[in-house]
Amino acid sequence: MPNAQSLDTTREAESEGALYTIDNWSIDESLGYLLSTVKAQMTTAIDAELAPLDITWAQWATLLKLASGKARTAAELCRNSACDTGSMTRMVDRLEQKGLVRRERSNEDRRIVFLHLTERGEEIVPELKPIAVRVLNRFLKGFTREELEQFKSFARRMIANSETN
Amino acid sequence: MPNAQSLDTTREAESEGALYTIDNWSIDESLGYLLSTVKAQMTTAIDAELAPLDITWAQWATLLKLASGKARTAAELCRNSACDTGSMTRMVDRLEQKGLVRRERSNEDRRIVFLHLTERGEEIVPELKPIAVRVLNRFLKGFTREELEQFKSFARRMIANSETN
DNA sequence: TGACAATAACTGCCTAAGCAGTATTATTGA
DNA sequence: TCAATAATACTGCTTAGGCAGTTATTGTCA
Repeated sequence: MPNAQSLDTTREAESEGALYTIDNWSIDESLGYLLSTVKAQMTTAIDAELAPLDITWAQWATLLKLASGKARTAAELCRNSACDTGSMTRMVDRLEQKGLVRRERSNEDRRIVFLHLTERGEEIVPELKPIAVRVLNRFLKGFTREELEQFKSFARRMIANSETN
Repeated sequence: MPNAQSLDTTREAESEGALYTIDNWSIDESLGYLLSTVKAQMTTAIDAELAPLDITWAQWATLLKLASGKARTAAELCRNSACDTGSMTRMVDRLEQKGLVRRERSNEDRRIVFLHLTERGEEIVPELKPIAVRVLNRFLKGFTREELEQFKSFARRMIANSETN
């Protein structure tokens, strides 16, 4: 396995030149570090805007996915965002405790627990999208539409590379 | 404050058009979601490569920063990566417990605790860089140098936007 | 000098994510 | 049919980060 990777790196270096080498890589200037920083800053910014609603950015994302109808159970939420099911159980616990979500065991398949927004949940969902839009636009000040599209395409290519390995 | 933000968004919309609006934004396709996914995948990939060394990606990043000499104390590590000092105290606890780092109270300024790599720490540091390089190159397969530079420049612009707000 | 502010490290409390393992239920295949 | 497999939700354990507050030490300035 380490051999296969070394060979691959070598081949890459021979064919078109590896982008990063041991000599030119430094943690402060690496793409991983930059993306990590951006993500942390966006999280903090969204958390700050969510403070009046008393929810966190992770809860915000979960509520939005439930509200969009793209996920109706914990397992679907996990497949949707490639997260751990154990984490999701506890995330639902917190949302349930805050009175935003309620669990409902399925009758057709007793393994499944459907998740529904409560009245209070439905109430705050409309406030969530504008927060995302406001924060994103602030972070993207000065970007053109073409730049944004290219940025997203870069990210999608990295995600695709990850999945083929 | 919400007024200022609304006005700003409006101004942006008038001048060149806000990139995201409530209508065209969806969590699955938003830049925040994509970057979050990329970051999570890189973390997981680095963690997998670090398993034989019995350290995590966060510990890996901390050790690299200490080894580079860019940070010599917990406070410097925090300024370097904009993290919480409380978290860093516990990170150093774990590294100390693993025998990779040792604390040394300064004599000139008794508030300061210098961090030093132990022998074992120095031993594994040379193995850390190749892991970063290997993982990054795998994620960047198919990228040209120009694309990588543009990607990094996009990230830096977002970070700069965050800091001016 | 002496009160006040700033800095460094730390603690307690919380959210969050990952990994491993378990119980229940449903599906599949010999 | 029934044993093996898969899927769902869950629990315990760990790392990690953020926020608020504390203590000890140093720097500042009236």
